[in-house]
Amino acid sequence: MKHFSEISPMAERIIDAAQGLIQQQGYNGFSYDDVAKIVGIKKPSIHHHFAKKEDLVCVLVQRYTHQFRGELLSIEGQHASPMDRLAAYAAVFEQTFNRDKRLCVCGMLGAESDSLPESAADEVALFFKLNLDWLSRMIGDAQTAGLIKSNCAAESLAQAYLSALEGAMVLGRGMRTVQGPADIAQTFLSTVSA
Amino acid sequence: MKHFSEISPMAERIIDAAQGLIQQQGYNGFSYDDVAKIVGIKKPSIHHHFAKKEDLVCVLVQRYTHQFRGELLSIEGQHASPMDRLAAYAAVFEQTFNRDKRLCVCGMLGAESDSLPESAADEVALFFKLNLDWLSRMIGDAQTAGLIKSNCAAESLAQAYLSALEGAMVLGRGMRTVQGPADIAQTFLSTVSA
DNA sequence: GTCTATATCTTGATAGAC
DNA sequence: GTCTATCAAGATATAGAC
Repeated sequence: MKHFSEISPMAERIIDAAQGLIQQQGYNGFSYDDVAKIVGIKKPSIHHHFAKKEDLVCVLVQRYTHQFRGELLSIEGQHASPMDRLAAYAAVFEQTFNRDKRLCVCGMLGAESDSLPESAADEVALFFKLNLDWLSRMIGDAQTAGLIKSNCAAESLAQAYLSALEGAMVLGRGMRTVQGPADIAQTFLSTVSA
Repeated sequence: MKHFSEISPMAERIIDAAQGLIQQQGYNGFSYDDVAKIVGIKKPSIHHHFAKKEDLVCVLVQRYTHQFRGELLSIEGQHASPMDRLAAYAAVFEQTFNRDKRLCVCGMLGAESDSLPESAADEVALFFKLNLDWLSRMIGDAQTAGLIKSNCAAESLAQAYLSALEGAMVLGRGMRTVQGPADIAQTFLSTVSA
């Protein structure tokens, strides 16, 4: 299977389309024909770029995780304070959600994990680990700086924070009018502040 | 469409099977044939009890919400302290999750909301509203009693709490080894404690 | 790289016998 | 209430022409 860094422009467009569909309908809710209609080529042409649905989703999640790595790096470059970084992190989710209430790709796929090809489920797990590690580091820094209370382990707070963000998107989607992830993040951060 | 309170034993078994399938695979991930194999009758017999998939899911969510209403009542009967009630609430999610990492029915369906029949999506929204209302009341009580900090609105904390619980199940499913909703709840409750 | 055509399977759903 | 038989539509996927 190809690596996402060496794929053609058309393959890129296919992943773009598939990603939007996954965020709105899930893995079991979209078909190659849906993708074909969006990018404007026929179904078998999609298969030429990604032989199996499993391949498409794997590369898609790899690219998504890679983009997230970039976001995290960008946040560290733009904000010095761990609290600002944690708020900026939530803003990434908010941006996704504000686009037609799209879910986090891995939030959706994580829920569907049991009906995912194993290779795809592995990629999803990697995404979560990457994010939890980064959040733990930021929260640890904040605790060291006395900005966040130290009565809970950084890892536990990281899990609670990411869970709340992913869950906020599910609630926001499932209800009509509800606050997005950014608002839930603000609530969370103000409760853990020292 | 029938009300869940007036359905036959076989219809009950069908809903049981469908609920497990939804919690593990989602709405788009299970078929009438899957249900048929579990309950031991043929696919058209399922249609006899629930003409359309939409009917089945609607009644299923109605029953689920009703059962939850019962849980809430039971919690209020068994615990006097709002903090104990909030912890007991999380235990309900933990119990669900501990059974093969099953998701909350409405957590899964909320994520899939866009590809749900509208009537089913409405029922899911009702479930969330019921839970947020109850949680807001409990958290409000806790704030009045001085057990929870009052720097955030009870409604905001309720949303954060429910989001964290739903998200914890998604993370727990998507990763291999992660804490369940009860652990995330403990973290949350200890951060908001006054 | 894209297409038409096709294979094969599964899906939700119906008709009608028992 | 349950069954067999069947349908039309949609799914993933492949073969082979252009």
